[in-house]
Amino acid sequence: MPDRARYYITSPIYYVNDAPHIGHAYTTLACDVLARFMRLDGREVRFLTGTDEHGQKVEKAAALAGMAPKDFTDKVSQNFRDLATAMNFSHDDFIRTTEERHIRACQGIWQAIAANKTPKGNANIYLGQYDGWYAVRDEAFYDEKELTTGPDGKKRAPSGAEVEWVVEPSYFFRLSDWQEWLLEYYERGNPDFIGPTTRRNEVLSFVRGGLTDLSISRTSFKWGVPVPDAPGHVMYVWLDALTNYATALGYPDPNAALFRRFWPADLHVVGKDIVRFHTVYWPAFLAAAGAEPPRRVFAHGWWTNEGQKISKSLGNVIEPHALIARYGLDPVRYFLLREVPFGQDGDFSHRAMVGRLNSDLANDLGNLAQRVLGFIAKNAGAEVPQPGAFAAVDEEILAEARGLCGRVRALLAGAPNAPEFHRALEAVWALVTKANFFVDKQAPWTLRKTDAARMSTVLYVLVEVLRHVALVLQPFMPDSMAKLLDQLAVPAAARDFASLERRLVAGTALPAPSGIFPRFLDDADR
RNA sequence: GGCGGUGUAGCUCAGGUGGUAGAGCAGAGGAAUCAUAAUCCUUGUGUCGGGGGUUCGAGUCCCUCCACCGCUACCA
Repeated sequence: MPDRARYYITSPIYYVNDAPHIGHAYTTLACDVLARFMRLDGREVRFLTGTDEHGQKVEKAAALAGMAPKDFTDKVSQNFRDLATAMNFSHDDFIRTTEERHIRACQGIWQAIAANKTPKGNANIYLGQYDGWYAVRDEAFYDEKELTTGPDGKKRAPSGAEVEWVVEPSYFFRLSDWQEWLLEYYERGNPDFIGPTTRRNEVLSFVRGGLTDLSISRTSFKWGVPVPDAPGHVMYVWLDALTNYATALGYPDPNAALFRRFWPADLHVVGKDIVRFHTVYWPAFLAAAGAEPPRRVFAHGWWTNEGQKISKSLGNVIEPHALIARYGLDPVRYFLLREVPFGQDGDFSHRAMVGRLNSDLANDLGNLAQRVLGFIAKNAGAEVPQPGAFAAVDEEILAEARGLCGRVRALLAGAPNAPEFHRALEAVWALVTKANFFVDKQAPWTLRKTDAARMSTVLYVLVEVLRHVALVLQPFMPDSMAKLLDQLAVPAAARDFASLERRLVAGTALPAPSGIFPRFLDDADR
C-alpha cells in the first residue's frame, strides 16, 4: 500500500510588532480551508503558522515598552494565537522564531549554505562590509536617491520610515551567482512555482534585471539568531524568518520524521508584499543549503475598507474580532474567500458583507435547508424519506451533486491559477440554485396531496444534495456545516469526502431543524 | 525610462484558436406559497477607453493615443 498523499501548507509567520488585522486572518484562512479540504480528501496534512519575533524593530519596541524582548514577544505572539482560535484555524503547529528548535535550524541552514559552493563554484557566504541608509521600521536598506528629507531635517525612506547611516561588517550571500539557476527553475524546473501569473511576471522581470549579493548578517543589534562562529553577528531577519518552514519539520536533523515526510512544502501562501523573499531569496537559500525548494508560492492581494486604503494613521484598520462579533465567524470566512478572486485586491464593505450573508448564506443555502428539512419534519415523518425510482430530473441533479467535490478540488488544487476559492464557492452555489429550482418545480407541497411516494423521492433527492453541499463546504464553514450535517443525521464518521459515495439511509430519524444562517438585520430594518 | 497588467450593462466582473456581446448583484414585471417576506421565471437599444489598420467580418489580431495599477531602473 502506498502512503497517503501528503500536503504541507504554510502561512507566513507574522511579525509581532503588529496587532492582528484582517490581512493576517485572510492569509491564514486560505491555508486553513486548503488544509481542511485536503484532510477530508484523505491526505496527510501538515499546516503551519506562527510568529516572527526577531529583529531590531522588535528589540526597540520591547525597549520602548520597558520589557525584555522575550517577555514582549511572549505577550504579542499570544495575540496571534488568540486570533487563530477565534478564526477556528486548524494548524498542526504554531512556530515562534524565538524557540530553541528554530535557533538550531537557522544555524543549521547557515552552515549548510556556507559548506556548499554556488553554481559558479564560489563560496556561498563571504564576509564583507555594508554601509548605507537603513530604515529600522522597514528592515531594509535604501539608495540615497530614494530618500526624501522631511521638514525636521531627517531623511526618510519612500515608505516614510526614518533612515540612518549604517556602516557595519556583514556576511553576504552570493545571490548574484544564483540568477541563472533561478531563471532556469522558474521557467523549466518548476513553471508553477509562482502564482498568480502577474506576480510571476514581476519576479521574472526582477531576476532578469540582475541580482546583487544579499547582506545576511547584522552587528548593529542583538535580538536575533547568532551566526555560528561569528561573534557579534546575528542573522538577517529574512533568512531567520523563512527558515521557520523547515524548522517546524525538524530541520536540520537528517532523521527528522516530519521533514522526510513533508518536505518540500506544497504551498506557501503569502501576501503580495513578501513575494520576493519567498520566490527569490528562499529558493536560492534552500538550493544553496542542498534542500528542495517549495512546490508553489501563491500571493494574495490586499483589502481596502469601504473603498479606502487601510492604514493605522487613517485609523480604519479592520479588526477580525470585531467582524466576527458583528457578522459571525462563518459568514466572515465565507465572505473573505467568496467576494474577491484570490490573488486580487478586494474591498471590504458592510454593504457587500451583508449582501453575501443575506443573499448567499441566508436566502440561498440557509433557506434551502430550512424549507426542505422543515417540510420533512412536518409532512414526512421527521426522518430520511424513502426514495422510489429516480426520475430523469432526479438523476440529473444527483449527478451534479456527486460531481461537486471533484469540481471544487480542481479549482482549489488542480487549476493553473489554483487556489481559486471564489470559483469553488461559485460552483457550490450553482448547485444550491439548482436545488431551489428543483424544489419549486417538484413542489412537494402539491405532491403531498397527490402522490406521496413521489414526494418522498423528491425529498430524498434534496437531502442527498444538501448532504453533498454540506460536506464539501465544511472546510470553508466548519461550524455551520457541522450543524447542517447534524440536522441531516450524518454521523461524525461519515463526514470525510470518501463518504460522499455513501447515501443517507431512509428511515433515519432527523432532529428538529433550525436556521443555520439567520439574516443580518441592520438596526434600521428591525 | 523599462517590463507587465487593467479599461466590457448602474455595481462587480466572464468573455480558448476573430463571426453582429454574457453572468451575478441592484432595478422592473410575473408565478408560487414548503421556507429565514425566503424561492422560481421573465426583463439589459451597452459608442466592448479614443483613433487608425488587417479582414467578407474584431472586445477578440496589428499600430497609436489616453487613463489607472503593479514591479523595476536611471538621469539628476
